[in-house]
Amino acid sequence: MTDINFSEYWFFEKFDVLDALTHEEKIDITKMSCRTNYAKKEIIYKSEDPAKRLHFLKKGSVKVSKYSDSGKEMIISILHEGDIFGEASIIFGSDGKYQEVVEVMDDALTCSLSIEDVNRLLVKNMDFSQSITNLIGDKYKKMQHRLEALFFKSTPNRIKGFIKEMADDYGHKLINGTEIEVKLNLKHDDIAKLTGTTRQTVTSIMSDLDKEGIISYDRTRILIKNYEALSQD
Amino acid sequence: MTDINFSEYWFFEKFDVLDALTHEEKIDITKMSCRTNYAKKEIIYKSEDPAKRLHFLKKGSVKVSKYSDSGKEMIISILHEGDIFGEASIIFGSDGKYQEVVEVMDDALTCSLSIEDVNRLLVKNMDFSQSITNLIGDKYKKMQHRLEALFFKSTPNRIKGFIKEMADDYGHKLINGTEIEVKLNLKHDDIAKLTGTTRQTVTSIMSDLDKEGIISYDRTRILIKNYEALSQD
DNA sequence: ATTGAGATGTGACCTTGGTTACGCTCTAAT
DNA sequence: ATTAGAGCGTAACCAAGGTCACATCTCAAT
Repeated sequence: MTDINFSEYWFFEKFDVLDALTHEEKIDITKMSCRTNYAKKEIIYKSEDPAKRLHFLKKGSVKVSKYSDSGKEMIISILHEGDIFGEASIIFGSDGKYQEVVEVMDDALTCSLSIEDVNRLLVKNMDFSQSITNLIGDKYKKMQHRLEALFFKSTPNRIKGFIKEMADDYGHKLINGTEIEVKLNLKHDDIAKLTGTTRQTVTSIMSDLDKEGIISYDRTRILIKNYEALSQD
Repeated sequence: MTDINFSEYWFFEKFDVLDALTHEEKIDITKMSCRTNYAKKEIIYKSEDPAKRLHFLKKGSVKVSKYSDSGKEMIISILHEGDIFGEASIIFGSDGKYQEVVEVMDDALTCSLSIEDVNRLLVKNMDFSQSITNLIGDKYKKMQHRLEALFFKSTPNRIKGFIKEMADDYGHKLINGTEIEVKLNLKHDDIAKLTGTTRQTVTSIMSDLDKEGIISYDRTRILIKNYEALSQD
């Protein structure tokens, strides 16, 4: 019993979608789930892999990307503790492929559930089903947002918008109250692959923003000195 | 009884997602559904409208778009008989907005179901639920595809790719067996808004493709003379 | 401390494709 | 049949931003 409670705690603390499960279901999936450790740079799955499992990122961070035929990389998202990936397994049916590559950025620990197990839960528990639908809705919304950015905005504005989003999602106010610090382990090259531009352009636009007094930064963090100025005109 | 069968036929013939429903459910939703006629250029809903209904396009065609703050239009998709729209109502929960504008292109007839009714069905019928998940998966996939095109491909290649897709989706082989005809009621401006470029660029690239003998076209149709040449390098 | 690889800074150059501009063509309405 | 307006064709021009090139900086490994 203590054992079960321990496992339960361990698996569920970080994943809101799992809140909808009953006590029994939680015990079940703790048993069914499969834990894996990955080292930096390891590939968790590739585009063509059959999408057979839903993955829960318990620790570390991963990069979800797509590659063009010519090898150019587009980063879809960077995920952290508490994020879920591999939703293709739910969306694209049992014979689908993941359609994306997931690579570990910081040593990661994941749990994963087979799509069969997930489907069993979806059928039994409507609240869980609703949670999963919301999860997919969120991913959908984010992708739409990326598409709009690429369609409507200039390169500098996409970068500004990206920095602003980072501030919103991961930033914390410094003691002085006006500055926001974002610690991100992203190279300029990563930002380029996230915003649809090149490494050089990211560097030069960020240095422009620095000169304008809007941000300052080094390899480990961005300091937003004028949040409002990041709004794109 | 004949009456019910008639209604049933009328509502369901074109929508595969509804195949999963039981006889009783079909009778139910026939009663619950709400039919509407729209004339060309009418707006069915706008971005900020609360997403309260799922729409079934029985006749005509509609254009799903987003607009930037500055008024620039991005066309998400052109829908025809048998297509479904307003899936935001399912995905984004009951307090969500549609996030897109739907405008009638050819006089349209739609049926729509309230999201409450849809949810009732989703809970009761897992096969239907699966169908809806697949529907959302398809929209998701299409959007990913658009994002990739914009991220990876040059403007000419996006247009080539677009024409190829049109050929795949709506084209029919001519008697000679080698040429594919696509009748599309799209202006060059529409194609531009679908592929992320401008009216002039579409015109000039299509005229290039004509000169190269790959396609020929007029205001009403595109004739693909060399399908293979539409593959983007 | 030294070295080497990865990451960033910066500028010159050049291509893509958007912008502006204007003439032509088709179609629908009078 | 005439005309107005929407849609298409084409070309000159120009700016944004990608490409190429190279210098500098940082840090981890020896």
